[in-house]
Amino acid sequence: MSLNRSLLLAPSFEVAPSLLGSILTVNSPDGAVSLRITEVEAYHGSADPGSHAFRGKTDRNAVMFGEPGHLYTYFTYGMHTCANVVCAPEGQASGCLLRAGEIVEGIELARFRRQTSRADADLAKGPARLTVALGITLDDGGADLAESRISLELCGGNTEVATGPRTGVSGLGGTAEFPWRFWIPGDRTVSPYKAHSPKKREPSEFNPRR
DNA sequence: ACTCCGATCTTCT
DNA sequence: GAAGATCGGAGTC
Repeated sequence: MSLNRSLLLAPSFEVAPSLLGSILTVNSPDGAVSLRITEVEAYHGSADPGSHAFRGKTDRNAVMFGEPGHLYTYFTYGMHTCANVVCAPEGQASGCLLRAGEIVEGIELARFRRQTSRADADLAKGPARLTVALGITLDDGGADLAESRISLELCGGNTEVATGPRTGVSGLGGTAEFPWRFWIPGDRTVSPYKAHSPKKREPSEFNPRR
């Protein structure tokens, strides 16, 4: 079964609920790992201050402007890779960040890749953990989910859905103005919500740290 | 359970 | 030059 791309033609914040419960499978020489998606965040268009595309098209975010059903990957914090499913018609920068899920196949391989996880529920709890558990790397950027080693099987949106502000996003983009975090309520693989916290503290006499 | 903090480097200003 | 769609360890409660 291959991906029906037309189901992704809407803006990411409309597609997001139907991604919950869907199955993402990544094949590799070591075996396949499948994930039941339990948490995503939508980023959409040039008016979204939380999006990498807010300031227009660049080399990094170009994939998000392209055909829906491809994978947008990016590297952040000096060590982490995150992945988005590209949504909306070509020309519109729209994507759903894969934030968390439950491993439903290949759990031994996922455990091997995520040595620091104590519980299975933590294997893909968080966007960077998810890519490690599945074996997704930066090189998978641009991959077509209809015909590559990575495939997406849409479930049809039968699950319960909760929404709220996006995790870790700075400024207006992280507020209730953009309630574009979507998760399956009560699922133990969903990551905890964190508001954005600035890296450096306010300079003060008692806090000489810059 | 929750808070603080260092690691590490690409990307854009 | 600084911030960042994060993680895990150490410390505290």
